[in-house]
Amino acid sequence: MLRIANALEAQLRAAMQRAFPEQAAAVEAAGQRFDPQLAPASKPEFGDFQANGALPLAKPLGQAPRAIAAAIVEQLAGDPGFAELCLEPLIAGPGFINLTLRPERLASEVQARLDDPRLGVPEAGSASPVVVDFSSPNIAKEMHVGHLRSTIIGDCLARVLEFRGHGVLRLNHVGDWGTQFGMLITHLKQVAPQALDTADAVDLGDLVAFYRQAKARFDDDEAFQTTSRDEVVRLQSGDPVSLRAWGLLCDQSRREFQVIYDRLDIRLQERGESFYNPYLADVVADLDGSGLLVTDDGARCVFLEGVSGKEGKPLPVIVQKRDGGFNYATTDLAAIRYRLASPPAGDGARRLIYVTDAGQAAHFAGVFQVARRAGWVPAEAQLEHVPFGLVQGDDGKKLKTRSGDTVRLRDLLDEAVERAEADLRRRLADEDRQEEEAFIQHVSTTVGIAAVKYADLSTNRITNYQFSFDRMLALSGNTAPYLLYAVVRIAGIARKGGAQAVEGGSAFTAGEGLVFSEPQEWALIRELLKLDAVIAEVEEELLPNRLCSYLFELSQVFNRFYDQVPVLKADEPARSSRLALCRLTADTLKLGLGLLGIPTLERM
RNA sequence: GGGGCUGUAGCUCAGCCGGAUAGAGCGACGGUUUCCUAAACCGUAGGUCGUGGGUUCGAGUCCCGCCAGCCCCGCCA
Repeated sequence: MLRIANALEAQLRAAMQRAFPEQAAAVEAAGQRFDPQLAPASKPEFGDFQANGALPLAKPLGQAPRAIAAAIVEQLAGDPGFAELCLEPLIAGPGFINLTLRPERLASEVQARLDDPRLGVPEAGSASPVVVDFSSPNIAKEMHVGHLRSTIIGDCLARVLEFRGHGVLRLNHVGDWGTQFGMLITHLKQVAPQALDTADAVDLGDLVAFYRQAKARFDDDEAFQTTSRDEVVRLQSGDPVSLRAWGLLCDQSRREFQVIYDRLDIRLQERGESFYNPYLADVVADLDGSGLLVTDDGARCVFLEGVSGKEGKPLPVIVQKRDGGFNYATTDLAAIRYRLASPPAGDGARRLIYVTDAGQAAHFAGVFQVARRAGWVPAEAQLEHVPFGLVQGDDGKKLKTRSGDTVRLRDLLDEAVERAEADLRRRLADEDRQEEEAFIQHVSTTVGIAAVKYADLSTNRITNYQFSFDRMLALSGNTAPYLLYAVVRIAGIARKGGAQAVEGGSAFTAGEGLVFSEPQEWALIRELLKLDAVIAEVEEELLPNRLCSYLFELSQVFNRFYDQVPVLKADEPARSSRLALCRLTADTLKLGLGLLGIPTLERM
């Protein structure tokens, strides 16, 4: 309904200008325009939209706000375009103008969406790609809860942007470079040298253990620290032995990551920190050339403007360590430069989205500032850190296993699927239903993974997120199972609705004259038509929970409709019209859930 | 010490550019099944929006102070 909203806004503004020409001239002289303050109606009884623009005019015009509203409404009455869209406007409260769309307009909007694979969401062709940087686990470690949110949120944002027609580079900025590697290789040389020249000589679990040992040694053994740092320098300067060892470790981890990504149906292009190695020296040279670089205590850094640390001293971003090595800030700067640079020397992107935890906010603010001051960021480019909060357990503390370890992602997904399966089997037994084993596995997997994803996406990402299997797998409430069930109900109607195939939605005929009468039908229609605005909002604000809320509300409205209005037993033309609504609801839920990375089911 | 985020119903959370009587879900309590999957639906109860000021026609939302929790603050990422 974005198109209608835009039309209404223009009509309202024109009406305001006609009603108050002198004030309009003054406003325009100041380089501004009247703002009708058009918004969706805050309650259904107020209609479809409300315009609040009369209220702020009360003071400058010296008139009562309701009188101003009345004058605007009077002008609207003379606009045939408006009359075509809306019923008679109503003035309410202190001076709100409530607008209700003509039922036939709503019906024709529904009609238009029935044959539209994009369901009314416009395609924004964009010249330059958007980078979504997400997931980013570390080589030689297993993926754990810490990677959950970035992976799921990043994938969802990428899907939304792709659907909107943007070219999206889904980049996995894996930790495959840096001090940690020096540590690990040094340690392996001493305790398990075979791991450094033979593929899969040790399994990943062992590698993780070695990593832990290496980290422990690094933390309290100065000699080991020095050797490790030397090893990093060797690696970064291309020593063949180090490189081979590094390559083997990466391959092994990569295969392991892929298992998780396959389970989650997530597509990613790996471009780890090592990719930027050839560009690091240039970054430092470039910063030096633009006079931003300062050597402080042996380290080369850029001091930030407007950010002071201890004792009021400006905070530095260190780009080259005292030992000559580069660090993550250097890599991130190189990445920004590369992503913004024109092809073939770069990606030519104009929007960079970083999905990482909120703890890195200061780091990204610093790095973004340096990139801007270095002149690498074109005026129209957007650099966005998309932060998210911690995953917490029921106790409100960082999620851990009972023994206090970090929770591995594969274990977490396993448990979700196992619980979904146990639930399903219990229900089958209760209902005396018989199902194939393959059906049980498919439903359990789909529901379990969907529950994990949806629970994460449905809360505002900025706040910490309290992880709970019981809540996410609940069959009612704002959960994946509830939404999946709504789709299943519609699929049930389609199955019983006749011999028509379900594929392509052809079970329901689009029909010419849609006829609606029940309030539940109108409520469903109004909800269905909000999709385009919701997608636009997610694209702009990068908040997947807005899409979740919408899908949940749509499911609720549908369930009310389903409960209170017969579909298959209705007489024509209501039957076809209701079938059309069912089809559009199913398509909308499938599309929306698809954008969340969640596949739907026909039966469950 | 400096900076950031958070604080809304018993619990988990929404709340869009400042807009009408602050909304969901769960849990609690009460109801609904001859009918397309009841994994549903309907209803009731439940609030000093952390706190004190300020801005204005209007503040959960913006500004300032304070309190509480979490996170970050030079050579880890």
